[in-house]
Amino acid sequence: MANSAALPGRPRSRDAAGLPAVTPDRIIAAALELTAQHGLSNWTLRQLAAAVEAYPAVIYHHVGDRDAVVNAVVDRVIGMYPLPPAELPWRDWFRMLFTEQRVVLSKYPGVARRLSVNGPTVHAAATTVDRGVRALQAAGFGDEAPAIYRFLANLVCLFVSVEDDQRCRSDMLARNSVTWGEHRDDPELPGLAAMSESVHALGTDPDRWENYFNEQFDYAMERGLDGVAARLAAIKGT
Amino acid sequence: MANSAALPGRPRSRDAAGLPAVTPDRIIAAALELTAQHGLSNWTLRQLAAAVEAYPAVIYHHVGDRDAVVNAVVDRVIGMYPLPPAELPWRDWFRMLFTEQRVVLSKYPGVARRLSVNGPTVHAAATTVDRGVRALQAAGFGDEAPAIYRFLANLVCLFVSVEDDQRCRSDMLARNSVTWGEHRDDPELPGLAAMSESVHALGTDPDRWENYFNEQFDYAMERGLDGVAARLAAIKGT
DNA sequence: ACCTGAACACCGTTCAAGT
DNA sequence: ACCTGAACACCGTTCAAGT
Repeated sequence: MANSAALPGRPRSRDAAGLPAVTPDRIIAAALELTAQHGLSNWTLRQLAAAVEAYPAVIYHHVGDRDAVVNAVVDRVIGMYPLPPAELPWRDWFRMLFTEQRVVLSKYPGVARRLSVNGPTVHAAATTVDRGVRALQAAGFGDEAPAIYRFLANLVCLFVSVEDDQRCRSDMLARNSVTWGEHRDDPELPGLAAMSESVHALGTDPDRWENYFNEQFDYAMERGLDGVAARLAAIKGT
Repeated sequence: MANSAALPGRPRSRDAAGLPAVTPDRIIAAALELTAQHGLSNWTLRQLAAAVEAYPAVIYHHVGDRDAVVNAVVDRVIGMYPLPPAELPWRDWFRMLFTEQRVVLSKYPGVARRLSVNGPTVHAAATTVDRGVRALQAAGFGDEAPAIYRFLANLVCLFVSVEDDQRCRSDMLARNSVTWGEHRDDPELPGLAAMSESVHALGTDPDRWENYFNEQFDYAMERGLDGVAARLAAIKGT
């Protein structure tokens, strides 16, 4: 460019500085990366602006306020998990979907929480919802299929979101499990002592700790599916 | 007081202005009230200070930083729900506990979330945990009693916390349900259309909406208890 | 010991002005 | 249209100084 030599220290435009133009896509990609590293609610708009080497106002110009950026991130994450094959029995179909969802959501802490509160955008969730509800309809859930779907999807988002929070605040949890572990031999409160023993065993073994998340999730998922299966039997019975 | 007439506009000390002394108790009570009105994370330390007619620094002096105030609020809320009678069968005992918990937690939005992330203080939760674990032990859950207790308590906190969030953002939800309702007759995606129809019916009827929370909670609680009961049968079988 | 009043380093958001 | 640079009204937190 003709004016490339005009200013030594601070060029006044992006291309004068050799920087690529800022696009909505680049902004959202950067936000996704920040979310993967720090969690959805642990980065600031100013950090995001710095990540794309721009001013905060540029974010507003291309995407909108913080909420708009967050929504875009959530939509992009939702688009990441694959659809299980339609031939699967309903229970296997959902087990597979939820297992995949957990893997993806765990990479972007905070997205599960946002999903469980706001729900997904129609556009982003359409095909998954459609397939899921149809699987339930085909299984015989009838008019209850949408409600059942919401219950199951909710359960998954909830359990992933506590995982997020607990991983994020693992220091807090470690401190907490120490306090809990101090009551292991209280003869007055045998129930509390048992809890204390259990938490202590969990807190001192990192392997069991990691496995605890997996077990808790699988347990919740299977119990949820059990409950839904029981409901299906009741529907078919009447 | 002797110096009551010293300054007309701005008295320099609290008793000169006829104000009661600030105590930790009064601060936490005010924080509890703010939490009931706006939710645990929707009031600021400056608002709290204003509520007790003091400077922000006074909060620090008597209680500590925001986290300390929040912890105190959570502990106070935990102390509010009564213990079900010990004679009840385990399932009835927990059903009663959880129903009471939901009533109390719903009055203080945000506390359930905090609980599901950080867990309760040992001191605040000791007696409830003790009784609950003992009820499970008596029912025959053996060493698994603490884990089962955590699963059930977690489930309750999670479902109450989404209720909190969804009530808080009801405007957002209303907007959302409108968008969802727009796909009621999409021939390409019959599953999505069914979901759309279901959400639309829910969003346009406030009675069904309120009842949706109740149903969702009861459903989750009963399915959770079902799952735990099945686990008990398995333990007894081996 | 208790409170005042101002300051600090942040945050999301807005806006006139430049190119 | 895109970007700059500064400003606005907030936030939690800290601190010297007063009584």
